[in-house]
Amino acid sequence: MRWTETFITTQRDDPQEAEIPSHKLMIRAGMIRKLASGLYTFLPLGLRVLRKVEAIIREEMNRAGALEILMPILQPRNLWERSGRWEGMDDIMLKARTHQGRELVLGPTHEEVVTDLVAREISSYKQLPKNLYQINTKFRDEIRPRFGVMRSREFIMKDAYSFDYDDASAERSYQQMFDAYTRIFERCGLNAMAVEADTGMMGGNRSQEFMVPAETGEDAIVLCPECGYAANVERAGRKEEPVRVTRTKQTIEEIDTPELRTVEELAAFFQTTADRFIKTLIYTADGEPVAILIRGDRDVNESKLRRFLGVEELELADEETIRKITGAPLGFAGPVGLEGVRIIADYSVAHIAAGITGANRKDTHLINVNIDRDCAIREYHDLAIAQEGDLCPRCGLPMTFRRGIEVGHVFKLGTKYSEALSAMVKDESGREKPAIMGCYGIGVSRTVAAIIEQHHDEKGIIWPSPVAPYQVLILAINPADEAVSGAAEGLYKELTKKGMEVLYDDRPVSAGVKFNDSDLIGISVRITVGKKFIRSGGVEVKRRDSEEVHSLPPSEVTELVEEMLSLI
RNA sequence: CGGGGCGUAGCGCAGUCUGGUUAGCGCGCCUGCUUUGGGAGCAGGAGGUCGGGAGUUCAAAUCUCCCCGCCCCGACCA
Repeated sequence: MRWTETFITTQRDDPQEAEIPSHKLMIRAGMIRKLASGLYTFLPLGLRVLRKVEAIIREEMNRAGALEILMPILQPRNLWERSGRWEGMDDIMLKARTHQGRELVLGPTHEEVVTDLVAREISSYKQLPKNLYQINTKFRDEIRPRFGVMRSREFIMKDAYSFDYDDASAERSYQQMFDAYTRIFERCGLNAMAVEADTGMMGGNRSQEFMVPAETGEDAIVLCPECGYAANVERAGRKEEPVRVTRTKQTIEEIDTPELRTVEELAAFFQTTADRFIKTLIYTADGEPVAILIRGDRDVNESKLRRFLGVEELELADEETIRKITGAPLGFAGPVGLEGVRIIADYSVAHIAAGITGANRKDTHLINVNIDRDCAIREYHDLAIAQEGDLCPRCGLPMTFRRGIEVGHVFKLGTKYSEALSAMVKDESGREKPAIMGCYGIGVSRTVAAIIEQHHDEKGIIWPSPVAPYQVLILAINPADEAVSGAAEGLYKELTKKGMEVLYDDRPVSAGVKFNDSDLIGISVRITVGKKFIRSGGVEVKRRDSEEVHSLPPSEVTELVEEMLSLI
């Protein structure tokens, strides 16, 4: 492709709206343009990369035995009512309505559609296992779209769904997808890692996310450098620290704390630190109130709590409920004498000696509280968000934190959807059983952004060759000079004939502009034809990821470029 | 939804506090000439309902009110 015949508009300045490198570079390199918040057009250069990633995904999915299909984006409301997610996913679903008033959902995901399909078409265990996938646009009404295509309202996703008849087979399907994902991200040049994850709205038994470590990632990953335990912070467990505490012998005292509600305010008032406080939070779990005790310097991990309680709906109780349970307004709840509500304590409170806590009376707190002496706590559990230095739940050594970008997520769904949507198969004995499902997603457009996050420098993108929009860039310094353009044209034709994807920068602009654009769009191999060629007959070949320049006659270029591309 | 910021030419910005000729700068764009190894030079040129509406005023990019859009943090979320 000649630069003058394609549509690559680069920008010199960072766009004002972009914050992270991939977003800035995708705009500057002319890969994407914004239509509105969270909505982007892919321009030719960006689309080429997207297609490369898709091609890798297709190859690996097909190799793993998955079958490509294409499902509708618009889905009937009825299907979502049957799965029970019409309510639960209400806030992220974009909806449409036909002239007749029929309600449709712009698919945020496709479990319902694919399970319904399988329910209709498959009836015997002999037809299983099956794994169906598609690469399609998904719609999610994100509360806050951000970072360009990293989190947008409309995005390209590869989603696969496996159906098996027994646990062993389901486990194999899961493992096959896990392995395929590992290969896909590797081929995209990504250093990705699998971490334990929360199943969230998808439900199911177990899930793992594929994370690309990046400072700009939206997720926090907890890692154990010793045993390799890795988990999303939403999921991460922790081992309790064995701490010896000295109980106070002093008795509980009531202290006036007018209008002091938060731990910070109280810590300042008592001139002490947050870890002396027993924080008492009242939640409503599927309509039932529950009191959670946690040390003042810790936060409740609501995913853990939801999982522990086995409930769907979990939110902090409203003021009225708090008043009813504690007899006090918001900010003065405490475990001493608290009755008529289930109390669950995070392990962190077990160590507090002479603690401070709410007195269940307005403007009053208690001091000298010994949790074992003064409160009747029957349930202790790990309910806290993991923090730097917490101990690994597997090996007990301190864990570290990293940030990451979630590019893929694999789930063991069990029979949640197959039961709801009657995807039943007969086993050998003729009995009907729900199919065992797994689902597997890759954010394709997000993967493109993640690749840039991991592969760029101050000048621009540095594509791994398998996903580069073109493999080779030919840069003619002064194409008006016939010797230069002749040699460049010759190379362009020769390399193209060899099957390489070549972009030929034939623009009549100054050398600096071309060099800078070349670095910006990040094509793996650059061939420069300029006055050195006129002088000495040599052209220059350089990899984007290296400073080394090879000078050689045009006749030797093809071989060197082929060799280089095989290495990048 | 709460907090903060922004909206002036395609892009990046100044001007707004303290109202006052014809709204500026850099880059980009168009024409011509000269240039061509890391964002060229000279000359000429085009391009703006200053996000929108209402108001105050002799006078509004600038002050007031309402609305819209965009970005960041939080809440939330694959």
